[in-house]
Amino acid sequence: MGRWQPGARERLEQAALDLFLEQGFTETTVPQITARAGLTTRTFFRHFADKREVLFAGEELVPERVARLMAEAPPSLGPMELITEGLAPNAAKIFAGRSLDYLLRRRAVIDAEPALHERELRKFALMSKALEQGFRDRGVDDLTAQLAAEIAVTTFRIAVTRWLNQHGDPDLPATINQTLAAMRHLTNTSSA
Amino acid sequence: MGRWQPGARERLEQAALDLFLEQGFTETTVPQITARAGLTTRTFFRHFADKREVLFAGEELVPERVARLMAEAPPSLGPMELITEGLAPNAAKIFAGRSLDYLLRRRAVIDAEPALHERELRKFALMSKALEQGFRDRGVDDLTAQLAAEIAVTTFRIAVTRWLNQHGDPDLPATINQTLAAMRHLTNTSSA
DNA sequence: TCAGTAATGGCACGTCGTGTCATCACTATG
DNA sequence: CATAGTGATGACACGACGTGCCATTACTGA
Repeated sequence: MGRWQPGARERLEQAALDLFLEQGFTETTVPQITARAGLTTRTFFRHFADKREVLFAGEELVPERVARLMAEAPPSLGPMELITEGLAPNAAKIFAGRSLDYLLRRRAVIDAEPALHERELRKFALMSKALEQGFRDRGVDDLTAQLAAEIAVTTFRIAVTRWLNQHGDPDLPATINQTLAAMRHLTNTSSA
Repeated sequence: MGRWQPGARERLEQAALDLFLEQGFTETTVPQITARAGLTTRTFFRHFADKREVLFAGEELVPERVARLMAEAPPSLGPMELITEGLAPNAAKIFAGRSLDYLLRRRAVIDAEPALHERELRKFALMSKALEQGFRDRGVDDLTAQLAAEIAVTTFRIAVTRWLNQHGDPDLPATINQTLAAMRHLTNTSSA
């Protein structure tokens, strides 16, 4: 691998996040980001497919990690059991290497820009697809696999939001288990 | 209101959908759409915020309709009861005036273009926000309101997908109730 | 020393989306 | 019938986004 100044990708991510916080996502141009990172515009688009993607780098390898974790789980576990037992202890791995401060700053930027929220929803959708395939590989029927995947991702997403809103006060696994408990309570209330 | 050739918005929607099917979303330019509709490029962006929005017009008034329906429901119903009893009979109203053929063609275009999938996810997120507020207005606590809203939207989304995949064979309310039954069965399986 | 590879720089280009002003069609009022 | 007002459209310029293409630079291995 060739080397100029190492860490071009990381410099671009840092410069972009800072500028987005300083002056907003729309008001920040790609040339501004690359200038701060000491690179050129063309290089930015070699590292990230588009301007939004600079905040979601590395998430493309989440699906395979999800698939591996699900394949390693005991085959006896049903889909809801797998979520209850596996979600909390493994969820934090997604944010490995990302500080709470970084996550909070990133959250502020995404919440301020609908276009970034769109991209985030797509990332969750990809995660859901990976979970769905994992459930199917465990012998779960299509509809149940899809529902279980959506429930897992929804629980994860809501728990992360609440966790960040509380500045990480109860840790993420605890928040996930609280959210799961509320989900069980809600869906177990009798109907009509 | 001034009038030239009436139905400019509808002509643009029709021309856009046709062109997206013929040559793809990315390959279709806005000038091509407006030329087929007998208008100019600038006029397109007066009717739709961006190129994607031409496939999602009119959905911005869904939230208020959702809020009204939820306010009219008996206050005694809990959130899960409201979903079970209210989702199926009211869900079809969202597609009022849209033929099954239109929905299928629209589905094909969206499925072929990730950028359009992103926009669709955002629309569902807005629907979820409206449902969440509706639950809170009925006295439901924040977390439960959020979970119930997500469950309702997820069920609706999965049911619509299945319904369209079967070319509308069982009608939408029946498909929704089947999906809801599967959801209840999944979440009621004991854990650990 | 020289060839090969990988990341970057530089440039042209099409498309998107917006700001601005002029123009056209219709309406209301006298 | 005349005239002013209103709302939709046309026309143009412009900045930003994102891509294709080729040259250049730095590192690697023979």
